[in-house]
Amino acid sequence: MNIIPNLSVDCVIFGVNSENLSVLLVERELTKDGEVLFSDHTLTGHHVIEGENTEDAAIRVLKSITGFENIYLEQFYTFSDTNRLGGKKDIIWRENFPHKIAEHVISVGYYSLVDSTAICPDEAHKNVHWFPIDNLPELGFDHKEIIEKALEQLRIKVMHEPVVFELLPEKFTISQLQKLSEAILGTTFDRRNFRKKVGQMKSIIALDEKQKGVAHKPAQIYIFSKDVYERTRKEKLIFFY
Amino acid sequence: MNIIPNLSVDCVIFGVNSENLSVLLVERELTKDGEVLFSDHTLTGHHVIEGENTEDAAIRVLKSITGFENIYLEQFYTFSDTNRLGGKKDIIWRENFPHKIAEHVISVGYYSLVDSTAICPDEAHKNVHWFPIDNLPELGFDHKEIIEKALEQLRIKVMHEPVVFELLPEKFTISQLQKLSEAILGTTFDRRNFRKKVGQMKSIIALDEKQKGVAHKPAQIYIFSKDVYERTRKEKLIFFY
DNA sequence: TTTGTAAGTGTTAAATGTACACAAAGCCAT
DNA sequence: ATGGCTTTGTGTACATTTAACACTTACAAA
Repeated sequence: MNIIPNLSVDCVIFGVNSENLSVLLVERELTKDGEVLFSDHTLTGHHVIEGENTEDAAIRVLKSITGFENIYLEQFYTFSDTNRLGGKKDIIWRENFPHKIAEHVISVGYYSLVDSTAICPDEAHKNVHWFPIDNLPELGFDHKEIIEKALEQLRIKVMHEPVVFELLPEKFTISQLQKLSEAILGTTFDRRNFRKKVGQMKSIIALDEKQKGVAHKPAQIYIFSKDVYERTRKEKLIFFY
Repeated sequence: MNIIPNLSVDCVIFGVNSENLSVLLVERELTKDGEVLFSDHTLTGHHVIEGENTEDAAIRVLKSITGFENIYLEQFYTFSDTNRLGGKKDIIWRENFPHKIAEHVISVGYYSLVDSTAICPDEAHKNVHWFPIDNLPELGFDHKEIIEKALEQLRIKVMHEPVVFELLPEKFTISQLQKLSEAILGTTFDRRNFRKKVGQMKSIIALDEKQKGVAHKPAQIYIFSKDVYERTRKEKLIFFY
């Protein structure tokens, strides 16, 4: 169970709810003689272990933070600058925590999508918190760059592949689908036009079922059929303009 | 100048001309006592050198094969399966050429685009040849998978970023633009509609100049202005439907 | 019964996509 | 110089898609 000294993964864990898109970050603090030398935030990451591929490493990291194992995960870029751990702060950090890591560590970036309401980073991880994507704190290492790249790739992916459904419950309403899409893409859609387009997608199927116990007109329930989606030769996700 | 034993780059060198899209591959042959044990083809790749990032490694590989240094280059995926060098043939290969490489090598994939008519892989590299993308020979290691991923990513990229112009001469005709696009994307476009759309793009500018010495009506010359393209907040590449 | 809240529904005008055919300009061969 | 060959350049009509927009309905809670 030795780590590979020059190879790590960094996970950009995107949390989505019906209002916004956020990222899970770890607070990193360096104290000396009780005094806080500095603090900032970093992504969750870890070195790859011998005999493990990078995807398994990412799954391992995700599980250790969230407790879940079946999280939507996508590799998006590999960061290999020779001085990517070389910020002023980071040098101090590395001097205090030398571990067994190499000078030049390359990191394979993965992003994942989770329902941010389903994950309460508390118990084991007191210093782990959600930060809205448009209001990030100061970030360590090259993690700002990594998050930006991840977001860019996530949005491209979401527009072309049915990844929103990874995040929705099996049975959902069109409003849920719309709000989630809006949160991820950072846009808004016209409600009526959105529904019209969803109605044209064969892979989004209305059930004979309605919402219950809501204080307004109950919404129709839908499911997404991956089967139909694939049989239709991956129909265009027309509800994104 | 030591290599990093567990880290390599593989370059998918796409060659384009006005007719087709092809890939540059190296023939790999294992002989024993004058007898050919097997032969197949692989991508061009190399281990990363200490003090070098993966992009520099890819540039180095490209230069060693093509002689050029300023080639359009894009990282697209990192391959890290623990048994990615583990095909039957590859095990035999590794037994015969153990070098100093690790058991588990991860490889960062880059693709590049070159004018296949400008590069004649002959002199130094007798066993390097172009293969049309839809008629590839048998491939070693996991290089089939790598090429497929590269092609997928290339096509997505080409549709959204002005990479075709990396390949065109500074002054080009609309036909050239169209044929190149068609070759890369593997589709065809209606000639008139294509021209109509190009005409709408502010970043594609007609010069006061015509083709000369051609055995037909000479075509108007155009240039692509990256400046205008960026000032227009990256106008949509509307000539791809 | 009233109030608040989100769901559900259609039309129109503008823009864009798609399909399609003939004349013009130059070179070459005769 | 003429005719043949090749590629350029051009416009219209129809179909489809986008974009903007407001009122009624169903339910729960007060």
